[in-house]
Amino acid sequence: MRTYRVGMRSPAELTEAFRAHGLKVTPQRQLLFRLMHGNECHPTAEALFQTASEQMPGISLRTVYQTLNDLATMGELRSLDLGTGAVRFDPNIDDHHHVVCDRCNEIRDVYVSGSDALSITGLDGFAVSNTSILFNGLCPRCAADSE
Amino acid sequence: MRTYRVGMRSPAELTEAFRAHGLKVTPQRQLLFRLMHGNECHPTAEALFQTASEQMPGISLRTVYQTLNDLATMGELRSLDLGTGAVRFDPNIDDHHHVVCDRCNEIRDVYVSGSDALSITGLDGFAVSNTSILFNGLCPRCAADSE
DNA sequence: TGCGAATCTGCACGAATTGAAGATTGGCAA
DNA sequence: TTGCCAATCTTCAATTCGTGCAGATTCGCA
Repeated sequence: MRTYRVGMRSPAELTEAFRAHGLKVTPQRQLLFRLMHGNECHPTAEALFQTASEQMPGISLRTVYQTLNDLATMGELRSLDLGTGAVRFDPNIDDHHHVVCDRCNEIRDVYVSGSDALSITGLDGFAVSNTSILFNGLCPRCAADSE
Repeated sequence: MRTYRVGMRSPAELTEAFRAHGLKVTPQRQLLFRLMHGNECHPTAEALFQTASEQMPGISLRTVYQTLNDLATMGELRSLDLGTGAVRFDPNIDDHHHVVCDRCNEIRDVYVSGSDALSITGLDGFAVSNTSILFNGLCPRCAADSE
């Protein structure tokens, strides 16, 4: 069985959404819409900048950060701090978690259910709005390499 | 049978341990042993540097980082990236997790049991060595303030 | 088509952390 | 107790990640 995924909206839908909010739709933004749509690599802003630069030489890193942050603020994608140094961006906005390879930093989405059955102490008085579970270890390839 | 430790060892024990490993015991290190022992504030290196400077003017931030990293490598304390900008250090090396206040960055230890009953998909092939659960929200004080 | 606000680029800056080099010192050996 | 030397400390520069700012550019409505 495969889990249904809720992802960032399509470039066309985002174009509409931006215009509807009075935001302009620039070639830079459209490119980033396309690069992030369905992207499962959990790229950093820097990585996206590299890719974007191939298709649009001259695009600035600043614009990549700006656009990604805007999309995150709008709830179209999630920004993740997985302890790999730089923030990563995930168009999968479904409720899920992550596993990170400590050697090569590969990241995969992880789905966890049954967390409501956890017994938790120490949250006294805190109003918890978000819970994130991070798995660390070695990806299949790195695990094989280190044998 | 194995003895379970829930905290970093005492300054005296660490002094012995360092000497036993051929490491020198300097006044700077002893001060940091003391400042971290039983410390439940989850301080950053910078915060410890401030406190340490009061008792030992002239101690360098570099030494604070160095010593904390050494202790973490030795397993005497844990370094935590909780998404607050700077790494935090926790002398509690028991198996536990954390809750962070998104407003004031207060951090508390959280104990979670029953995680073996979780149903997890997506870890295919990964050799997971660590699982961390991070709760975000508002601490009691900040929650009250924002009413 | 033109205008004005939004956006983009380029650069400087700030925070966190580490690297490197020279000065200092802990701790063993004599 | 003294002296040596590797380990450690301090200082300072460099790096990485991200944001603030200012001036040039451009989207999109009138």
